[in-house]
Amino acid sequence: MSKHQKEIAALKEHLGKHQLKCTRQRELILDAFLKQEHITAEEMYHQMAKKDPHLGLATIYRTLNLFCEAGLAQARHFGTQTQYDNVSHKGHHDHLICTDCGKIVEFANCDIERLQEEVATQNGFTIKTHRLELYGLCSRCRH
Amino acid sequence: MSKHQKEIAALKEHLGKHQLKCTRQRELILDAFLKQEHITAEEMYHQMAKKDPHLGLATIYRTLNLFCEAGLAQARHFGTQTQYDNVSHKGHHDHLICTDCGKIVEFANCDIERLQEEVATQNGFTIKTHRLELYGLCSRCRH
DNA sequence: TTGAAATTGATAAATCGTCTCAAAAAGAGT
DNA sequence: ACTCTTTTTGAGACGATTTATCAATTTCAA
Repeated sequence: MSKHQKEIAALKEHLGKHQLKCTRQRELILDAFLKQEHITAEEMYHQMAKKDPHLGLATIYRTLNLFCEAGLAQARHFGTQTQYDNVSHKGHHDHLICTDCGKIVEFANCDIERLQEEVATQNGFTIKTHRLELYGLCSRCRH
Repeated sequence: MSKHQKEIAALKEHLGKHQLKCTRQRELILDAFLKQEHITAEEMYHQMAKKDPHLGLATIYRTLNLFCEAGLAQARHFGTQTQYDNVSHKGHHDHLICTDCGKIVEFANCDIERLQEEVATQNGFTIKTHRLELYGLCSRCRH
């Protein structure tokens, strides 16, 4: 039995509620998606080519967008591409980025996350994910 | 006399350091940019059309990217487009984004900014700008 | 099994941003 | 101001990513 019962059930519920059908392609893509923390449509396309060489890129896009609507995925625009984040993966880190040498430091800060929740609540939002990037100079580049 | 002396000087310094030239177009675009909190290239293009109907879209993109390199602007991918944030408008570039309907709420939170500074200091960084985006569902889409 | 409705795959089209290149402008030296 | 070199511009071609189109196929409830 799969270890992703909850997500599979969530998708089936969404399908049922919207008169959508449970297709072989959707099951295949969901299966692959749940093993990732995040993935692009193109990456998914190449990955799926092994299991089903005829699965089209348009179907990948449609299905990943469906996952977003079902609350399983979260689209994030990153550079020129769109990343589809697996919402069930909670592990989260933020980034400090040196604009001079490109150095990247990861960090996590509970206080900031708590304040984020507070701001969201004040505005009637329920946060699913976030992105925080701090740009500046690292100690070495500050001269 | 302009009230954006500091930013104008910053750009001129960047131009000087990189053997770049101070053109009429760059001055026009900078003038318009500094009046905004954030703008897309397309928006800027239409706005500039009144002042100079022959100013090309490519020049807008090139110039906004130049502002990023000079530290005056900060590019942010937002939906399908790129927003260029005016860095001199501090404390106003955070966003709550509804992943369902696309609604965007801007907010500022001093406590979060203070904690960001703290994290940066702990890691030896000096922050110039930041990007914070909270993704989730707005009150209307949660139901 | 049947048939309406949804889905698919292939590809055309749209969107956004960058690249190309000849002509124009900037700016340093004279 | 004139000259010369370098940079910039404008216009459109181009490339990458994503969505729309549509005939053929699949799903699923009756």
